[in-house]
Amino acid sequence: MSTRACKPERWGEADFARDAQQVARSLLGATLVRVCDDGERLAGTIIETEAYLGGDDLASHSAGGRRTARNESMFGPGGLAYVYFVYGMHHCFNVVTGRAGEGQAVLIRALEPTEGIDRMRAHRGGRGDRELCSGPAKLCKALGLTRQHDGVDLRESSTLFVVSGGPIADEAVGRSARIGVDYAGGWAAAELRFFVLNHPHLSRREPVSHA
DNA sequence: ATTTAGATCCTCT
DNA sequence: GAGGATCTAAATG
Repeated sequence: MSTRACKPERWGEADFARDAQQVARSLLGATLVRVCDDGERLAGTIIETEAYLGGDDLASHSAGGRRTARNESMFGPGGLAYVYFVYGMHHCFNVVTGRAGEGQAVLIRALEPTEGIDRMRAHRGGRGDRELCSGPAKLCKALGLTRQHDGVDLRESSTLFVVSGGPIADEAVGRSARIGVDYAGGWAAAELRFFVLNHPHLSRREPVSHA
């Protein structure tokens, strides 16, 4: 409580326009806010992200610049939401980054719930706090994010946006390969996953490291 | 604690 | 027709 590094400010144009890797790192410590139809605020601190590059990143839905109805918003300007549906039952939330046409985005993989926890718990079948948002599909369920939110402009929307927080020091940040992209050839090993070290709400417990 | 399989359906080839 | 940027419950050591 002694340190309040920067006053909370809404993320705008310039923040989202950076490349996916910078945004993925900078989002750690920021807050994702979703305002429900009845006005209740659901929010959490972002603690785990993954950068998906444009161009030839084979792990990315935008690989090879192939635009489809599904990934169209990924080719929009930085600041749009990209929400997709997978495995016949799950949604995942991304923040589009860079400039229009590049196809870069950052997947939000885990949050530490901070507001509207009771509502989140209801959405998640009454699970414990560490199970609410500790995974990309879990947090979508907890916040009520669906395909309906695909393409929403986080720079202007009053119901879905990002507020600055942190910052998280470099010493507290870990990196690893992205999860679940083994099919992506050489890109599977790229360390494009960013997370807050030793955080209890991560999607996976990190291995105990020792000197 | 770790591993395995099943759920389930939209999207693209 | 095939295959997911996943999660959960159930089985197993």
